[in-house]
Amino acid sequence: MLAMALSEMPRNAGSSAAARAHACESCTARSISICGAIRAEDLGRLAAARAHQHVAAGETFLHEGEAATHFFNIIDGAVKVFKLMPDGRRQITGFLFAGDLLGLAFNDSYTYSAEAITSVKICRFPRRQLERLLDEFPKMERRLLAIASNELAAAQEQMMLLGRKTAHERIASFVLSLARRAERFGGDGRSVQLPMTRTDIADYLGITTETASRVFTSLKKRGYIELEAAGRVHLADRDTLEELAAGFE
Amino acid sequence: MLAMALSEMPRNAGSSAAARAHACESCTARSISICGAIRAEDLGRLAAARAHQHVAAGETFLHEGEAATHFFNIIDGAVKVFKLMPDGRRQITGFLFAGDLLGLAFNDSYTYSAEAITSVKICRFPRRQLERLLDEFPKMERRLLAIASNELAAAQEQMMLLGRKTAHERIASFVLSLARRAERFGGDGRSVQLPMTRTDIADYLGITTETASRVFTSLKKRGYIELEAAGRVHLADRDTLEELAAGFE
DNA sequence: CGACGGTTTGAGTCCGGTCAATTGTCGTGG
DNA sequence: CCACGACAATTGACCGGACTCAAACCGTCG
Repeated sequence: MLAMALSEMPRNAGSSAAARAHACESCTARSISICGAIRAEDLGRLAAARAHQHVAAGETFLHEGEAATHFFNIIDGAVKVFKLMPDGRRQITGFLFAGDLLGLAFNDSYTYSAEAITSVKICRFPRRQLERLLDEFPKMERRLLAIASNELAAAQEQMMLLGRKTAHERIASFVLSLARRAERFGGDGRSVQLPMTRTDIADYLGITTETASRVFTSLKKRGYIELEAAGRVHLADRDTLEELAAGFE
Repeated sequence: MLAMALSEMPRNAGSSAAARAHACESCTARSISICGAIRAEDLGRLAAARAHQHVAAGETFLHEGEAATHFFNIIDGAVKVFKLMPDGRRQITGFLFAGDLLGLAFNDSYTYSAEAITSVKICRFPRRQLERLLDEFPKMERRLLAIASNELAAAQEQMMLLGRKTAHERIASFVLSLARRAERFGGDGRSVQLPMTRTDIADYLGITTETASRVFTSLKKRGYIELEAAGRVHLADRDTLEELAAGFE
């Protein structure tokens, strides 16, 4: 089961394909991530089958256990992917943003749920369509494999975080990973937008809301970050944050 | 970066390819996992490039950060894959056994290290060879994609464990996952072999050696498991273990 | 303005970590 | 065969970082 941040791709992987023009004009430029791997005129079949969809903030549009009939391309907004335990404990396994793929599974049913954080625009494709497409365009398959490979490396990094890092190191790692992502999309990396709540962040980092909040204040008091309005975080001392995140005590 | 337990594959995925005879006769039957995806006569090229290798227990044969020049097929023995922090904290991201693939990366360098737990027999291939092969045999690529997809689902399950489960739930989940694996290879699922140390188990589950040990004794006292000789664990009350692992309190 | 959801802060608790000592296991060699 | 050493596992006493429970605070929106 793949729920992947296409944007996590390094620049070198599949860049030639991504650089090519694409025909998915009604999706934003970011959907080049999926469309770039196949030729424009061949995209017709996929385009014909796709359906655009709006999801309101807070709505769960993909449920763990349900039949995996479609896969999605996030066009705009922020999404959280999570798993639940019977007593309500939640682990968020990833945040997805514009350009990311979701639900690309080779299982019969989804192994996680997905909920819109902000209002979200998504592009939905039937899974069967994708499989037929993969047969015809091996380039796309190679690209997906590279993406999955990168996702797996990111997952292992997250295991390191969840298994061994302190609360301070987790928050520092989290803020920095968002900063790096922003940089790849032209941001200056000096400040980050946090569209998700403290509870979401906590459930992603394996801590509680209270601890997340306390650590943010602690990092602010130490002068590493500044908490601006509307969920923006300014990285005042990025070098120290990097050291903290990496575990240099 | 892929380090994957091929044996984690569900029966349905790529079964037709796996069922076919293969030419990798000097690797054990389990290496069918990788060889099964391409035709026997076409395997010659890979076979010519491969090199068998013996690794002694305790030896680290793959180092995080080194150039990713090869990928490996574990033929026999047990391997741990891990990441280290500067101060020595360790997170084991997976245990690999006979038939599993390792080091299938699309990055320039490995993002983790691998150490032999027992004496290990591995089959080493140059990465370039693989990439050429993928071009010619899309079936193999599809198979790898399915494998990666499954690995990703397993990684998310592990995130749930590391982020939200109690020590008891972690140990129960761990023992059960090994039991399920043993069942897939013809075991009766009533008892499991643990080739790794308590410290390895702890570093895999995000706890300490002492806690791992305490929980094992606790589960024994409750009558859920029995600790036999030579690292064997008997699952005395599997149903309760399943409930514990899933988080029904 | 008041209601509501999210955030912050405080006080007290506890699970799992730390430190330390003991016991068990196994291979080696006298 | 047993003594020895090295390492793994267990057990105990204590500690502390993160959790729990609870209250106050804040921004937004009807």
